[in-house]
Amino acid sequence: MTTIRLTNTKTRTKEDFVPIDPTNVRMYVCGPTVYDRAHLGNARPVIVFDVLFRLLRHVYGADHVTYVRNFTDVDDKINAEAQRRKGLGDPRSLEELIRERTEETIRWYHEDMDALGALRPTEEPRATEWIGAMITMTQDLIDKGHAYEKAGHVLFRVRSYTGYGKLSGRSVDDMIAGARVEVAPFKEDPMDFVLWKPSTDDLPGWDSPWGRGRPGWHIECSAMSRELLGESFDIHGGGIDLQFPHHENEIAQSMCAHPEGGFAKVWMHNEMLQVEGKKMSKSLGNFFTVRDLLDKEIPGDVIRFVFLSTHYSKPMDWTEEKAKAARNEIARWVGMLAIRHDLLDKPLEDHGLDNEMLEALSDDLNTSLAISRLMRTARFLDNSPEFMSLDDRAQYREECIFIASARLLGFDLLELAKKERARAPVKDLGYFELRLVQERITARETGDFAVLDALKSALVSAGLEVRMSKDAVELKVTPVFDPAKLEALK
RNA sequence: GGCGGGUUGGCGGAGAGGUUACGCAGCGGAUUGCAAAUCCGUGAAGACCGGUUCGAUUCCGGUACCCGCCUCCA
Repeated sequence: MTTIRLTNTKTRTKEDFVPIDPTNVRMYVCGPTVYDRAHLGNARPVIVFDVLFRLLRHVYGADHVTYVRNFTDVDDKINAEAQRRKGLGDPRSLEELIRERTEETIRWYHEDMDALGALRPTEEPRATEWIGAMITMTQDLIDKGHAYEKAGHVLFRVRSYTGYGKLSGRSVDDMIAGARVEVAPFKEDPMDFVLWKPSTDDLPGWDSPWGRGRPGWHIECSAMSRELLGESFDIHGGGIDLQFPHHENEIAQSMCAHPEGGFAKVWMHNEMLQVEGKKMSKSLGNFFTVRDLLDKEIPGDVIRFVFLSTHYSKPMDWTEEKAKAARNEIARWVGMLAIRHDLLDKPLEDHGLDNEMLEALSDDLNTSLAISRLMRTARFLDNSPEFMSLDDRAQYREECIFIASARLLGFDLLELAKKERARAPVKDLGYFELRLVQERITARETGDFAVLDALKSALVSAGLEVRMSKDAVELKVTPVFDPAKLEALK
């Protein structure tokens, strides 16, 4: 069996991954706060952990991996948006407006992440569906002396957990020296954070032993992971920005509530996204969503390709340049497969995976190296002498391996190739190919190539690629193909 | 101020203590009426300063610069 190695933020080393239970490998990843469209940075953990999900499914079996990613639908920003709509004169109740806002945001999120080729997690719990579990956990922490109630708030007593700060490599004293923590009068210690806070009448709230209120952000993930994955599970993932304080707080809550559980064994953090060398932010004017890119006709596969070209542990720079290069490479893969009808018209046979690619992926998700293996294979498949010297059966085998390997990275090349083929009016292309052959014969006889060249450039301007070799003529559809222009040439 | 990440050839981006990354661009060649595409080949690197070593871009220390987190902005 393939051994997966992962860099564990908790130990700061690359470790062999050994599941607690190989028949149920469990992973939790912090999901989005659903107040607006996902921006490009949100896509990075989604893609990174999607690849890990696929890899785990490949190694342990599709039915033996549980992947939980939450939706945070209790949040000030959601409330603010709902109140804004209310302020604009919407007659519906705040609850209805909030519900509408979160529903539509979750729908968008699914659309956008689907477009990136990300599999849906096994479970996508919403915070509002697990308030009871959060209240129970909060009460448990109070009972065990790790939390206290003050002024309608319940706060976690950070000093009561000696392991606090280990994940992010900070000491409590250092953080206080930083002196940027909010010092609320009801806190015993400046580092203490909120587990439960009171709600005003015009905000969503739930009844609790401490009055009507709502959960703090951190307790949501602790409670939901406990409910769906148990007190100990294999992998906890998220962006490096969440390492502190969110993940630190999750650990404190879960370890104090269930000391025997151990919580997540492996912690993984993806580095941040940048845009043209800068952090993406509204103030810099380089802020955009996944949907913005999709609308600009940058397909999800291209976005995925760019993301996977950089190892998850490094900052990744999104540039137009990279998107262009990714588009070309994928077009090459798809174009190469689209003309192999025998391949597209029957179910793919299982001939395994490219071992070098699998090895790269298993080595701490080296997607960059994995992609370069695929590129090398694509070159091999694309008319290289060694490939052409194989018999049909052997060629087919190699193609199956390539497609299956790309699929492990989340590229469905078969589907893309079918779409590509569907775009091409096969009969028309055959007709023009024949005409090119005939014109060339004529031109060679007369020595006048003007008519031939005119036809060729007309086809190019219709968005076709003209490939003429000594003994063959081939037309290929490019992304700018325009059927109307082709029709006009008849 | 504290903590973390980065710095590789023209560009993007990996691995490995000594032996080709890979891709794009460039250059040369094959093919072609020309071109495109494809194929074959090829030059080019390791921020800086020390240390360890027979040997470091790869390990250790320091410096510089860039980025992020510490503020419920992923």
